[in-house]
Amino acid sequence: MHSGVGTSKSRMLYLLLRERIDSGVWAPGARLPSEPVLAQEHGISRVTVRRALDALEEDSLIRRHAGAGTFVAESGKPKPIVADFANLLAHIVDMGNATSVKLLSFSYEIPSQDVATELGLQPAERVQHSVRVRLTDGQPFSYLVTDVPESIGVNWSEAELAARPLLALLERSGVTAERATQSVSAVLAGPDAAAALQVDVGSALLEIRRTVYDSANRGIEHLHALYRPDRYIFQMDMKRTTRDGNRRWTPVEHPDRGAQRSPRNTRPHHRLSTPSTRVVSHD
Amino acid sequence: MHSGVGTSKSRMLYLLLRERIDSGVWAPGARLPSEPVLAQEHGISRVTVRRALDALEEDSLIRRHAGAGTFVAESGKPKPIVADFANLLAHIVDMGNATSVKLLSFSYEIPSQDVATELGLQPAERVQHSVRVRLTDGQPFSYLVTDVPESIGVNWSEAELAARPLLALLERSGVTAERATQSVSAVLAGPDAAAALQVDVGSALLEIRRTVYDSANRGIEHLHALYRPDRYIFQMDMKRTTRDGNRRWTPVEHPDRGAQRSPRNTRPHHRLSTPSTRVVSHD
DNA sequence: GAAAGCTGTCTGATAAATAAGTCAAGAGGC
DNA sequence: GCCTCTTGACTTATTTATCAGACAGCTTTC
Repeated sequence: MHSGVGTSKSRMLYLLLRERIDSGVWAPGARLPSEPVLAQEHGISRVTVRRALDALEEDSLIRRHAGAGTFVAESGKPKPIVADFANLLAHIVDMGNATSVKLLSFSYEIPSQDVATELGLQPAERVQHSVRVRLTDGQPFSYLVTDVPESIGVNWSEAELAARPLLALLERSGVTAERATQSVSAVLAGPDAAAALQVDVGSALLEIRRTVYDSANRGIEHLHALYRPDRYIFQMDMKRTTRDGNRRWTPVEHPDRGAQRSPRNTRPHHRLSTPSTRVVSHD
Repeated sequence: MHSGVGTSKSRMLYLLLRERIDSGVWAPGARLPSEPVLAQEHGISRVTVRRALDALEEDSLIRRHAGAGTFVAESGKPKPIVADFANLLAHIVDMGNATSVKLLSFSYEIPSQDVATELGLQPAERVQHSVRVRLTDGQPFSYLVTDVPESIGVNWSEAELAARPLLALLERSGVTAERATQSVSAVLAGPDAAAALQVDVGSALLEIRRTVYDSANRGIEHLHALYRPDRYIFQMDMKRTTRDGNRRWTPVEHPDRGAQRSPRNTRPHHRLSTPSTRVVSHD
């Protein structure tokens, strides 16, 4: 699991420098090594270095001044939304930020074998398959692919799916979500997700796969979600507790629960007191 | 946030096809479109298509038979470890799998500004900075960068850090981890992490940033961890509960708690009954 | 003001990726 | 057997990435 038609040198340097910048190794305002130095350090030519820097500049991660040097941009980047993981079915802010949904695809079809197994469907049973993008202030941040058994999905229309959260539609249809299991991973953006999320193909995306079951333990929804990590971050707070004699960690909810904007870039750990916000349950 | 010195066409196709394979769109055993068809579909030449297929074949994701066609490999890939997110400080199996640690770096230095802020350090206060790789059966799956305030870190040696979990060393030193806050994201592998985890630069990695605080609310550890998503997956089970009048989701622990091997590839949702396993707390 | 170092912008040469096409050999349907 | 479609292995041309320089203009330092 490690080939993959190699990445170009300029892109590799771009990735390396970007990591150093937004991981805080190079603080905002700091000066980068000069182009000749970078070239020599990595054994590449200056033209290639400049290609990488061009890309960083286009991302407004750096600022270049002829004669002076290249510097890490002061902030520029908008802060990502922080969603509490404990509340899990991720909550979105509406702290003045309008979140909207765009429905990209809607159809009834035979699910992939994995989804069928996950939902516990009959061999030829079909699902309502939909692809949606969620945006905040017009900026896409999540790419949601959902599969719902046809028998349940028929209870709402295409338009309703675009307007209301899926969970609300489910409950309105008489089924009650009782438990869910989900896994978190990371994937590279494919062409469709990249286009929908307005990122490059090959960008890193946070991936969540979730299956929701009703009280009769039947699968009622399967979600495959991809999130832009620069706009959306999952967070959990844990407390050390003692149970059954041994100490362990248990998740706690935020004091100011629900989602919020992070104070610092990709490191939204310390909390700032926020007035209570209205949260809505989404996928 | 969407430039980045573009990815080559062959790599783009490689990523696209790989996504379709391990997302289950193309089931194992299924036949891929022929090389000429793929070339025309994506508007690229057949040579380029073959480059992508070469890479997939090297990953043993596909099998090619001259005259017959190209097929999705039956399984090949080892299953990833599944770690329960609710138990959070991730637990590792020892279901016959030996997990070991390799210490790559160990030093005392001035932390990055982000880490200093996170830990609440004095301006010039130093930290014990370490980089470790965790392996199971000799296969690396996590890349751990930890920072501990120097005053605490002096309580153990380099050798001890390589041998025992950091949390155990912390508690032995008299400090008690009381609460932690962590965020989950996704990043592209940089050169160092890529080398340590034996993946390509530019692969997708699951990223966790965690700060642990003691009972006096002082930061005692900062962790920056990168996980190979093909070998390690985080999982959470949720239950719908009613509290304060409204229904919400709360995390539950697994019936057979602790980590385990997943039955199916990257979709480890349905559980298989496992005999109780011994788990150790790690970073 | 002079010097040193930096970015910006060129040049010309080389290496790699890609395109377009040909031909051979295996597999499967008829 | 025969036809068709497939992968495998070539060739040649074009485009793109990369290299190794050179030079001008700007900024900072001394």
